[in-house]
Amino acid sequence: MGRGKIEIKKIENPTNRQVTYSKRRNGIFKKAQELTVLCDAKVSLIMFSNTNKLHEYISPSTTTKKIYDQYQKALGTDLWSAQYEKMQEQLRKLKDINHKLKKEIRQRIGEDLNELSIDHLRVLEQDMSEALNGVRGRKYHVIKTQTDTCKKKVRSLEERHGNLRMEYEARLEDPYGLVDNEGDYESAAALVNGASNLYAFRLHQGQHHHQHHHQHPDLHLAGGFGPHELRLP
Amino acid sequence: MGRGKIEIKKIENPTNRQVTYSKRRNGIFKKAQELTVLCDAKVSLIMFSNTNKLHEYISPSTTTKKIYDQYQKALGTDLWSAQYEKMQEQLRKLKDINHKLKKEIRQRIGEDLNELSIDHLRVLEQDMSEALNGVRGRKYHVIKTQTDTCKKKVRSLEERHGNLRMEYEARLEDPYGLVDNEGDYESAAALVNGASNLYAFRLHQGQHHHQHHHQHPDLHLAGGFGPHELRLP
DNA sequence: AACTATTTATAAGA
DNA sequence: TTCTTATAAATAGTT
Repeated sequence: MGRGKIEIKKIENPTNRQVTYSKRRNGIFKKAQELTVLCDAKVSLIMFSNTNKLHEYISPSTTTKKIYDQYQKALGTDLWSAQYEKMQEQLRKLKDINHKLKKEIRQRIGEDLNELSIDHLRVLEQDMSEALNGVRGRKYHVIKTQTDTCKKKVRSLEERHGNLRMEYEARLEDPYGLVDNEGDYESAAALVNGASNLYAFRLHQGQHHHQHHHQHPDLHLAGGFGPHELRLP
Repeated sequence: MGRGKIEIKKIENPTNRQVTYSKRRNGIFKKAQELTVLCDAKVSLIMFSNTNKLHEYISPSTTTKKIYDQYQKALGTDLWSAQYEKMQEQLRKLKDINHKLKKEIRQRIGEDLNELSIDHLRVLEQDMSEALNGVRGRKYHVIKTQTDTCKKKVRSLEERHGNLRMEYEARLEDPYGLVDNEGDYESAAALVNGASNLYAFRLHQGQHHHQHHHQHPDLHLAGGFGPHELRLP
């Protein structure tokens, strides 16, 4: 079919060969496509040119993998397809379970109830009622725990505050203390800031250069703690 | 290329389709073979007919397996492992979803609550509480529907009984009726059973063969019914 | 890539 | 299916 008849043998001229390959490739692809449509067939056509360039036609209704699977099945099954079947089955089961679980949840959130019989509804109501009590119980427990923790912290804060106050008042009556309004104000402010201590207060009062924050040993003996230990988390 | 031009669309006549498939299959195989020879190419041509019959052409210099290996290498993807990975991933996701669904259900039946924060517990409680109301609502609805149905049945039964009784009493005054106490009981029982009719009553009264348990007519007139009719299904 | 003379494929009929 | 044949389609060689 051309200007002249050609013998079917390898075209030695590479350019000619390449051109012919290109033309005939298109021709055969067209034929494959027409066959697919006309005859409702599935065609997989893979070719490599002599330069190992890949060209492929696959019928739109399928995939190369499917064709190959079907090909193997037609010739006799293999390990892969066995594995494949197994996984397919597994997937199917999981999807099924999934569906059932979702349905149960839907019923537990009050949907999809219409298909339930009165007996099922009774069981479900009873079940949910008990579960709700459980949730409430747990909630109260969590609240109680948090409240107790909070109370403990408050108590310890109060205790420390009392101790500090007592100690401070004791110091005010100390004969060695330099008691005046200014000093009084200083120390009180320091206490409130939590940045000062009585030891430092005595040593450095009037100088006011406190680089290090630390507590007086007496305060430790009295069971006090640093400000950060009082902070609620 | 034939006696007439044809449109490229599925041939509906199965015989024609089969014939065309056969012819064109040979044509395309010939083209594949020519391409193989002329251009020194490697061709794999696999097709399945409409009826899933397999036909294959493979260039003599290679095998189908080699072509597929080369195909996979050319695309940089292994058809099997790609598919395998995809399915594995799908399985993993499904299992994960399953796990989460199960967990949600466990929480909704009051288990596994320990890890929930107070906020989550609040939401869950609220949610379950509303859902429980939904279930209760549905339950009451079902009960109401059943009760209504039951009431309707009772009413129609009463009506029917009333009619029968009136008819019966009319018959008692019938000059042709054989009226006595025993007959009275007999006929009422027959009416309740619904198995008798007045004609039969007149013919058979005096014969006492009651196999079935039934209630006295007066109870029916008073609005009573058999115990099984009171039971909710 | 386009053209076209010619070969080849094939649709319809037997 | 296979053969026949008129005709459509493909393509070899050319531009």
